[in-house]
Amino acid sequence: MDLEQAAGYLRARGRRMTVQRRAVLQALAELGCARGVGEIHARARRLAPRLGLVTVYRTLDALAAEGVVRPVFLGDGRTRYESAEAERHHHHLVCLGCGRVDPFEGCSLQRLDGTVVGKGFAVATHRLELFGYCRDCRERA
Amino acid sequence: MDLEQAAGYLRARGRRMTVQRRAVLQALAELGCARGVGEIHARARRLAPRLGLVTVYRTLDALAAEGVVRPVFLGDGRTRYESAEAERHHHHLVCLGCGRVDPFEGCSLQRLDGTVVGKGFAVATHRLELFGYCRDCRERA
DNA sequence: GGCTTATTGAAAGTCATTTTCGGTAACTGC
DNA sequence: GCAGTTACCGAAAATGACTTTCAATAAGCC
Repeated sequence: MDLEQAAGYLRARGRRMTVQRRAVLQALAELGCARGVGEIHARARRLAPRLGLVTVYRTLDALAAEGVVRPVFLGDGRTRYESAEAERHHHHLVCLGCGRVDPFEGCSLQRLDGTVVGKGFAVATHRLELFGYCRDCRERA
Repeated sequence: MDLEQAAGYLRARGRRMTVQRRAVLQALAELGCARGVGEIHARARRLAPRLGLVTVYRTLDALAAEGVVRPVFLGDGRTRYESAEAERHHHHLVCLGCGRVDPFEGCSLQRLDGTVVGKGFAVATHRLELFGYCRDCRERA
């Protein structure tokens, strides 16, 4: 999703496209998947040096509400975000050695979304993360 | 896993079985899957009224390290726990309407654990949660 | 029963995230 | 273009889950 498209999504709901939001979107596009708020803030500051951390939080929240970005939870108490982009449905490979996060696209669970499982539970979406060790960490051991 | 078994796990590592830990384990056994620390604390206090919240945190942490309990992360910034019990491998159905959490046992991803996927990533374990609406919430709508 | 030391409870401290509030700048209507 | 409305911004303070500190206590070992 490019900036103009994102701006359209926002304006359609009475929201505004500001230099700060542009900077955050640009940072997300450059950084790749599942990045922490601090990292996004640091990167976005290249484009908007006075950008405050609070604004990054608010911006990511607003963009997530519009479906422009997606939050990722890995269980360490920090929320990461990634562009909701044209990218395909994917999950994450989380290295327990170095903390690195890479996308993983072989998900066989999409077929569950939209179906009813168990005792009448209608699945809307799912979250899956794979934990293990990346090649580098294994070679290093 | 019963109390004696859990006590054995602890003693084998130089740890001790205290009334507080007994209370926490009992609370977990009574409560079912994926319960918050506050809820566990409240329940355990029935058996040990002076039990402090801090001790519950520490106890759950220690028991998780011994594999007696398992942490569950649902992305709301709170850690839940459940007994690691003889229970089978399962995941969770999280209702977006009422917040209720139920176990879900139809997981086809166990075959991934222990294999190598993508660019040399060795999968150790995985985490999966399904989000949607339970029967009650759907009937209510 | 006495000893060693893991464990406990209360208070204080972290850290990610949210709220508050006075000031600023996008969009709207002219 | 220009003014007005109000969404948005930044900084400081607040929140909430969780952790650390430290003196007192009690498991497990003899």
